[in-house]
Amino acid sequence: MKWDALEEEPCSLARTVAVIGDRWSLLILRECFLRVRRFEAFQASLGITRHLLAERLKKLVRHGVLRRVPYQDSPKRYEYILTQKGLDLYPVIMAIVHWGDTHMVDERGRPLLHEHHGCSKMFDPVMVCSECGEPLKAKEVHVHQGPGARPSASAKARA
Amino acid sequence: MKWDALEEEPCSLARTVAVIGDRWSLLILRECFLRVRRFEAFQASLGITRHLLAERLKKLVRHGVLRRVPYQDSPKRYEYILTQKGLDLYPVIMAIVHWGDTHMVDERGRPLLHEHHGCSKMFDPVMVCSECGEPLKAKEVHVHQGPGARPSASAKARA
DNA sequence: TCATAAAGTTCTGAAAATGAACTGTCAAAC
DNA sequence: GTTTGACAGTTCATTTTCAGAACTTTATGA
Repeated sequence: MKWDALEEEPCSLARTVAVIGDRWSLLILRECFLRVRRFEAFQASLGITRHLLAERLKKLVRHGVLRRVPYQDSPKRYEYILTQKGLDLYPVIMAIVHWGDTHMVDERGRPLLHEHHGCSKMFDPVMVCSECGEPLKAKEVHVHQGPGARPSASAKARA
Repeated sequence: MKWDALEEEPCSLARTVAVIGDRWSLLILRECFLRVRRFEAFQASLGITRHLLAERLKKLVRHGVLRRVPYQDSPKRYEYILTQKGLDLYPVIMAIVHWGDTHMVDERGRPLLHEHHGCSKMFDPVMVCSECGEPLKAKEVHVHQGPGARPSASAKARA
């Protein structure tokens, strides 16, 4: 499969993965949410090669996840800021972090704790149903075809 | 950076990314949550090369995300089932799908809809604070060092 | 005039992914 | 009793991507 083809698939996971589904992109986004904005700062904190960093930043800008904003003239310099589309990735990042906190910590415990302004407590992120507010479990969810579905493989086989 | 080093980093995101942070792993997990279990079925629905599929399945088993379970003798055949650790990835998958539903759909709309058994409504997943139940926003969360934190780069520079 | 900084770009060798064919074990069909 | 086919992989040559290091450009300050 060519990876550009992922964007065309009738699957919201595949399309998202086309944008952020590689290791460096996710690590770059982590830094963005920790308020890193500049090329040198990304490079120093991640140890990514400058070549790949430049490429990934371009790609995230192209997809509207980051915006490239000048912060000085002469010489012209830019920093990278999360757009609303990028900020909307927060649940993805937090879900990943929470799984790591649950299943991947060593004996010393969590590297980071999260405090919620609203209630000023340390919290975990919980994924709930928008309609009833109950925590979601995989086994309690049914999947239906939506308007953007394409004929399934089995339907194709029948045709 | 060597990718094995990611597992050692004092960062729950990096450690999770070391396990599921590549495109094929995420797509394989999507299929798992859609109840695909067998080698040939993964291969047919994803179009992944058999070589990579074998490798990724091994890796997910090694990390305890999937279990390799025999479903017949003679010839011995195995299928791949989500462990509890794997089922716990559901919020990650749903967060990714929801971002795609929000930002990556074409004019025809969502490929899939999700129905919650509990309330039998079509829903969106929402990430809330475990303590107060409010939806989480990136700007309303403060990060603190936890017990598993390691000296920051700036602390290292001072030393 | 030289050193330093930021934000990249260029180049070469190493690692990983792709594509296609091949292997081994067994059951069922001919 | 030989052949066919299903399943779950493995092997190998080719292509693509990544890593590591050096280099470029624009400008400031010593």
